[in-house]
Amino acid sequence: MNNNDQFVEKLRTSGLRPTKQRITICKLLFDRKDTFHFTINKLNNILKNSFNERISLATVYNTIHAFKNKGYLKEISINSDKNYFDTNVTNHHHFFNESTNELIDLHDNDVGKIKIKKIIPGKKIKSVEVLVKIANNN
Amino acid sequence: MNNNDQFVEKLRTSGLRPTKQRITICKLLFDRKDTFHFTINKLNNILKNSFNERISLATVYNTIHAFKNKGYLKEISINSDKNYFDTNVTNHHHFFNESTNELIDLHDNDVGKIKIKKIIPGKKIKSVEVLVKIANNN
DNA sequence: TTACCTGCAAAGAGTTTGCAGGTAG
DNA sequence: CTACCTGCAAACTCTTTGCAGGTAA
Repeated sequence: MNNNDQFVEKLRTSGLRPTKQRITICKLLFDRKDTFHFTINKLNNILKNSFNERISLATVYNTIHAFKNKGYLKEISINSDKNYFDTNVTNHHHFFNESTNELIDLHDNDVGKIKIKKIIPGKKIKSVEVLVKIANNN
Repeated sequence: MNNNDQFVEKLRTSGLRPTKQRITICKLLFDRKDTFHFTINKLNNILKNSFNERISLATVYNTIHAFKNKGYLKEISINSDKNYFDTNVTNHHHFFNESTNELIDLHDNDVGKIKIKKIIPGKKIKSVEVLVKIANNN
């Protein structure tokens, strides 16, 4: 299959063996147009429900961390009990919908330029990210 | 003591009994000029080391959550394994020093106005917060 | 054949809870 | 006296780890 080959290649070039489990997770995460936001728990549920193949939770954790270390995923912290991953690995901003616990990407042109006027001597800025919390009107 | 009376009053008016433990924690958190950023673990260590009185970890958790629910503390998520609390409960921005794992408040005039140009129908914006990650030059 | 990977179960870390005894009002 | 609070230990959740068997190259 064309797509599988793509993922086999992707894994191989980054030094990860293209196992069945990793290819399955690749397809789920990267074979889509839009960016995908997920928690490990959500991902594990999708894997359990949507595929015949069962992947152990330990392998899901291992794979997600391997992908994160290779730069295929970005980790996002919203609150203490929700640790999200994002298939969009660029620096970008987010809406967090407090009513549904869902993340939505904000693109650069959705947010005006952010000016940080304070400088800490001896430190440099690594990233500037905005989190906009939203909720239902009522 | 004048300060203690202040905290007794503060606790009482919010429906919390002014126990010895709560007053001790109040003094540690709120009897200072600058805002204070802490994790439960850090707070517990300070309590263990700096006071003769021992407060059980469960009580520290209970108290911090009670204070948060009463609006005396704000919770801030930086990454999966660091859950911070902040004595500055207003909406504001932060530096996070990745070299030392420390938070620094950014005041409104330290950050230019942030314009969110995207609207999600039926949702309203609850907060807009910027996290600026910094690290040592090298 | 060798190094790497998976899956299980156990271990860890951080947090919460049930309950008995203690304290504020 | 009553409701609330504390401290302990156990329980829980999420994540990581050790190890035996399996798979890729």
